[in-house]
Amino acid sequence: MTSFTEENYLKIIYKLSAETNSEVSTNAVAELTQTKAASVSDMLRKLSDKQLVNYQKYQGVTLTAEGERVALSVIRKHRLWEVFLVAKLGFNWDEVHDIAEQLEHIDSEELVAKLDEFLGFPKFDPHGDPIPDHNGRMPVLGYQNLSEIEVGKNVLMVGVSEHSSAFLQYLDKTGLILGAGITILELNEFDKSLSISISSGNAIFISHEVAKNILVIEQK
Amino acid sequence: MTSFTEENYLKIIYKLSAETNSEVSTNAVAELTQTKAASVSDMLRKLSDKQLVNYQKYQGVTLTAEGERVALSVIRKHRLWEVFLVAKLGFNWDEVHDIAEQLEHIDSEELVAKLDEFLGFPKFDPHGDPIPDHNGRMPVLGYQNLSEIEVGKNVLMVGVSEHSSAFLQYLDKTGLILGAGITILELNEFDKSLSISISSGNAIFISHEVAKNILVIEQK
DNA sequence: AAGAATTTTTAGATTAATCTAAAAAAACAA
DNA sequence: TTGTTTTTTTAGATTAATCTAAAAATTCTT
Repeated sequence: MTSFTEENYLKIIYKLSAETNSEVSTNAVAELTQTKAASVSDMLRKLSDKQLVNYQKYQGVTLTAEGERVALSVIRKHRLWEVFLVAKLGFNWDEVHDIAEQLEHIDSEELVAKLDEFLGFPKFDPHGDPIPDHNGRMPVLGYQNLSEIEVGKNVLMVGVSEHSSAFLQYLDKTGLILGAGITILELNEFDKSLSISISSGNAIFISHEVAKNILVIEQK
Repeated sequence: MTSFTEENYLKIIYKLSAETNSEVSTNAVAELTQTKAASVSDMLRKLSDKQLVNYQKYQGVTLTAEGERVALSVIRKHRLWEVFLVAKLGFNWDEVHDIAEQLEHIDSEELVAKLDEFLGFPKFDPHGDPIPDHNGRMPVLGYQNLSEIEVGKNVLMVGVSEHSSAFLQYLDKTGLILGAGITILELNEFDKSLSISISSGNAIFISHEVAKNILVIEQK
């Protein structure tokens, strides 16, 4: 059995691993779990004893196959519940993260299967993140950050990589919603900020920080 | 803030209080929480410090107004989630208890309000139990146990007071479902078992133990 | 490659929830 | 009403998850 707390560690190690494609540091985990490095060291030893992570002192941590299975199950539940909250209960996409953080730990395979069916087997959550299937398979998608796109290109906004309420509300306000077409008008060299036009009409100005957290695919 | 564990104690004290209309004993709580009396003593002192229960050593325990508010909120959530599981996800009534035990601790007032609306503001859960309103008001219903009804009377089955899967599956098998009309045909004096006929057609024989856990209202 | 800085681990506490065993209080019974 | 039984509480441990402070290992810098 994995506890609520253990599941959170596994989920965070999964996400950090996916970003860096290598071992995850104790400090990186401490930052995301909102705990101290000392607490993380203790937990890593424990998860290692349970064969959920590969861990050698001072060498960072990776998930074992079983650890990854648990992490993907938690992520699948989180994203399915987010779809439920937005599509069925009418929440906005900036309101669902904290509730899904709780719901992701509900333990019932039957429930997940029936929820998935009820939602029509969705492939993406309200932030554009792919939902792992029931075998824990996560589709690999060729998303790029808006910050990496060249001037003049047309792209389609398909996701965000930051889920804070503040960021999502900012996007709503500026008209940057999933499905929007974006054209890069101009790049300011000194701070990498961008002028862009959005398919809905307006041309706006966004910082590099914002552009880094918008996921897009190129339009031919 | 009340923990998962504290909420479970409050819920159980509420249920025992409602049954007996008086102070609840340490042992009674220990039985339902599946813990030892010593653990209950510790927790009662703690809940008392938090002003959630009235507790004097050796004198039993009752809920304070605030304790009752928390208990009713947990019960409201439990019953709303049960409606969701049966009405929306297609679970049978004997499968939802354990899942609802987990979902009842999800903490979000917005979520409860939106779920309630999504479900069409239901007044009863799938077992016929009334759902407290958002102010924590629980309707008082004139339910009787089937075991208290006189021979010859016609009644309507409106609830059950035992939610175990085994009991509910037995009811399904015998055709005893909510909304069924029941007529008492005969009472066996020595073991209080009953012969009844069910509106759906068949006449069956049930034990006193079963009759005690079926809630009915008299039909004029 | 040696010293400084950073990161990570260990040692030793703390808090919440639980337990067993023993003591204390209350209830029952003759 | 006094002794016995039952119930409840206290005392002292245990486990999970966390912390601070200090020690150890690694990495950076010149």
